[in-house]
Amino acid sequence: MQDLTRPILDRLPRYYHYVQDRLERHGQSTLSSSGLATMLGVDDTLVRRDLAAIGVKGQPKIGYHGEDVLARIRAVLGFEVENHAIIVGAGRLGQAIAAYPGFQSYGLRIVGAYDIAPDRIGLQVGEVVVESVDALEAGLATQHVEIAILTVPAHVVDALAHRLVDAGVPAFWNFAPAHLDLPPHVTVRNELLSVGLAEISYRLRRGNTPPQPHE
Amino acid sequence: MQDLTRPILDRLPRYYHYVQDRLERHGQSTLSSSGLATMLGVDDTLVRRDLAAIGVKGQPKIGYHGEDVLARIRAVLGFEVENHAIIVGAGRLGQAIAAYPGFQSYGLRIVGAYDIAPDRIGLQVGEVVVESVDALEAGLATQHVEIAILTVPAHVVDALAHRLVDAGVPAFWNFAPAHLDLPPHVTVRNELLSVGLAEISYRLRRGNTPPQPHE
DNA sequence: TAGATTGTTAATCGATTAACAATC
DNA sequence: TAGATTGTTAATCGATTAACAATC
Repeated sequence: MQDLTRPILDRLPRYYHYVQDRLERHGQSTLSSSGLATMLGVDDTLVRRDLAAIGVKGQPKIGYHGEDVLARIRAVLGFEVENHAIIVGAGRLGQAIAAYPGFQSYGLRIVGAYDIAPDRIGLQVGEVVVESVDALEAGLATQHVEIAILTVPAHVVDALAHRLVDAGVPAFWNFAPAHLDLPPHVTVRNELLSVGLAEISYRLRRGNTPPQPHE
Repeated sequence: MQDLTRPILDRLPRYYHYVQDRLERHGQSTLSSSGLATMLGVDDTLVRRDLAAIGVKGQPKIGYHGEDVLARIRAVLGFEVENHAIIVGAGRLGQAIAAYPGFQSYGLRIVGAYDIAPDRIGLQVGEVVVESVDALEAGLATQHVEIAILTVPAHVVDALAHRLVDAGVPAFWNFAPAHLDLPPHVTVRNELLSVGLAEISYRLRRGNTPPQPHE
């Protein structure tokens, strides 16, 4: 299969949630591309193209089997493979992400949590106990960790991330309000929640010109 | 000024954080487009184009004044105008968002919090006290609310959002793992954190082909 | 003046959509 | 057979980049 580009990677989880909902809550086992499309506000050709790209086959006159769609999305996105992650910065956001519904079933397994504040050390977060950041390297030496989820203040995230790169962590999910720029061999996703606020704030003032594709 | 498209709305907050950091932590008052570009992993022409689009003027041989850039981004995104928001679902994620660094200075003001769980009602979240969702309509009648931040379970978000639309809320920031589809006159941003996990999970398995633009 | 940088027009590239063929 | 839907090729559109002019 061809490498998937950003736009399609952005849509696949949206399809996934929608199909899951139709299947579980409405008992609808087959779906049409146009149904999916109108719900998500995209063109139905795009849906068919996306599904073809990940190897889902539909049936003319019937549509797509929901189970097929879910299975292929899970396979393509790697949800069947378990990824070990640590939370660095065990505040409310870190805890919320650790507990976000569905993440466990997407292969995310939190195997550690670290914080610098003495009053947070020892706290139970999900299945793990918060340790001191001083113990970071020692912890990483005993455990395979694929993803570091960074929920620390912006001014410490850069130094911290480089420390984790040195310790061999291959992927970073950064929620600090700062752009994290790391060597090309590591994977970084800068989540930056303020992007969402910026878009809403902008549209509110402009009378909501929504990003309806090509209209 | 022309309407800004999604891609540029996505980059502006990134520029903003970076410039703020250079200004405050490194005392660097002017910046070059190429400096910004390499840091954020985009082309320097794109940076100049973006800054021109929001009306920032640079000086040949000097670069851009950081303060100008910040001021224009704030003005364009509407950060100078206060937006009143309520949090619906006062769990960890809701609380974390209410307290996210910088949001206050971006014009976001949390004026209410609601939850259905009796043991959360009465809790202090930031400056507000959590009320029962039963009091939602009554609360909205006494207070101007522009944004509803939804941090509720996926299976209740749709009904809840329609209730809020009926009560006149014009914008929604949805963090529930479900796509929210509302009438065209309201602004919706579906945050869907699983998109981030999906991208990281995918890249980890494919040896990290990063989204370096056009390479 | 030479050099560094911004500003802008034209070219390219990639993503989306339109049109239509294929299938059940 | 007619109709509904998927699948795919070609056209379009928009975003990015390359090339270069302008400026200090």
